[in-house]
Amino acid sequence: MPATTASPRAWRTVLERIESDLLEGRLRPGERLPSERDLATELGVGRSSVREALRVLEVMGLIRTAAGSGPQAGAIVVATPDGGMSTLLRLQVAAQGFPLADVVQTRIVLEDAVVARLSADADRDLDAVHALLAAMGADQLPAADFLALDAGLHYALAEASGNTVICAMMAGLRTAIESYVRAGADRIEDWDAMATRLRAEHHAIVDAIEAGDTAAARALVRTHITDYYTAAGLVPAEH
Amino acid sequence: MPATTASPRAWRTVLERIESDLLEGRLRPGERLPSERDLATELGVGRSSVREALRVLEVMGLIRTAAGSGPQAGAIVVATPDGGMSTLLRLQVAAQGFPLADVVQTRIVLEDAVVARLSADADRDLDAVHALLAAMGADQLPAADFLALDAGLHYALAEASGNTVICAMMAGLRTAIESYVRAGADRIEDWDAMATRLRAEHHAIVDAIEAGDTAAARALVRTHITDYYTAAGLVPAEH
DNA sequence: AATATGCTGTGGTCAGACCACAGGAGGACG
DNA sequence: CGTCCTCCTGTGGTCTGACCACAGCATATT
Repeated sequence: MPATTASPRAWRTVLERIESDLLEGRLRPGERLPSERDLATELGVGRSSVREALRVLEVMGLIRTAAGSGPQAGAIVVATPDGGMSTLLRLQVAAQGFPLADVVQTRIVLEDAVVARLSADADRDLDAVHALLAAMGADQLPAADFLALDAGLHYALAEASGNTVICAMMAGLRTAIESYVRAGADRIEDWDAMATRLRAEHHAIVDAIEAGDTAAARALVRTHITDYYTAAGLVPAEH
Repeated sequence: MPATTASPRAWRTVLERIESDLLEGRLRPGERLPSERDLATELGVGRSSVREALRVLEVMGLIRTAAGSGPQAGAIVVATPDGGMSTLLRLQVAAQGFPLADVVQTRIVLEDAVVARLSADADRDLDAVHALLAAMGADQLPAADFLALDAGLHYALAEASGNTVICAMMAGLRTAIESYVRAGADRIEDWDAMATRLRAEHHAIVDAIEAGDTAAARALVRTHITDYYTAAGLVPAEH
């Protein structure tokens, strides 16, 4: 008798209800969801089923939960796509649903589009990019720190392109292969030389973007990524 | 007491455990997870916490659960990225985390890459694409059916490109805006004319791919998508 | 007026209890 | 001996009730 139609899954009922509330505008970003207990009684399901649905929404980056009282407590709608995308891609890579090569290739596709768009857009704002370029110029930077800044740089480029979806996907793809990238850095014999080369390539890419040279920017970013992953032994050899 | 380090989240413990099992190869696709009760006792958490973690994995498309007994029962690792990506993108769009325009633009970027790759690849296999093209040639096809076949066609192209990540993302992007696309179809005055035009564009794209004309294929797919979304009133007007 | 106190409601977690289901083990029967 | 049937077991799915820690608010106290 709990089944409304043909779905014996109580938690799915909750998920669909919240999704429809979101879709119809009854629930907007920043607003609070009803308490778990209220949702349970209102939907005629147990509190545990409500919690399972909320957990999914939390991991997907749709809500933020906090205990206690007051306006900041409870489940609040916050659309933060990055976290959810990162978790999904990371897990899929771990479960071998996504081959590493496909992830790298997709990253190239997206970053290619990012630099193409940026180089064609006169109103671009690359302040964050330049700041990261400067930070990466520091000497004696440990590989881990360099890689973190590198991730930030590529993310900043995506952010500058203004497309939130591409931005989230880039962040997710990066996170998904983060552990492999770190391991790959250890395989590189002369890290200082690699760092110097990466710095130069970064500058060349940004220069090409600011010069409006789309073709050059695309080609540079392509080899930049491909060469590094090949050197790190993450991808056998491009077709 | 239950906190091992500094994490008061029991369900996250479960999630991390399974992810590490996946990463270390202790858990491979097709294999079964321990039963919920076993996992609970083994990790020292309650069964409900285990269930919350499993629910997340299920929605993300990592596991498939089935009650009963035998080798097919329980939670089995199945890396099916499409479902998880679709759910994530759909929810993010619903929660206004992803503007519709960004979704459409990202779809163009990915599909652009797909046709570019296909047109450059001599070993492409477009049998599924041709089958869908033929199916879409039927007369008096309702708009809903036509759109379903259209989705299948674009997905088949992505599939032919061989990149599972792009494939999953394409499917997810499509699902995310599916309801809007359906609503947009109603806004088109002369649907038959639109269908005829879409059919012609599809054939032109496939022809360009098979002719190895990358530039033409890219341009065609770009206008194909842009024009339709503009006609359906989903995107105001490309920059 | 400023501070201290307890109350209330929140999410977080656990334990236990059912249910429906699918498969296997064993016996009953031909 | 082979076939069928029944019961038993273990699974996920769900609900209920019970605690806990926490944050804010109202109240009492100073």
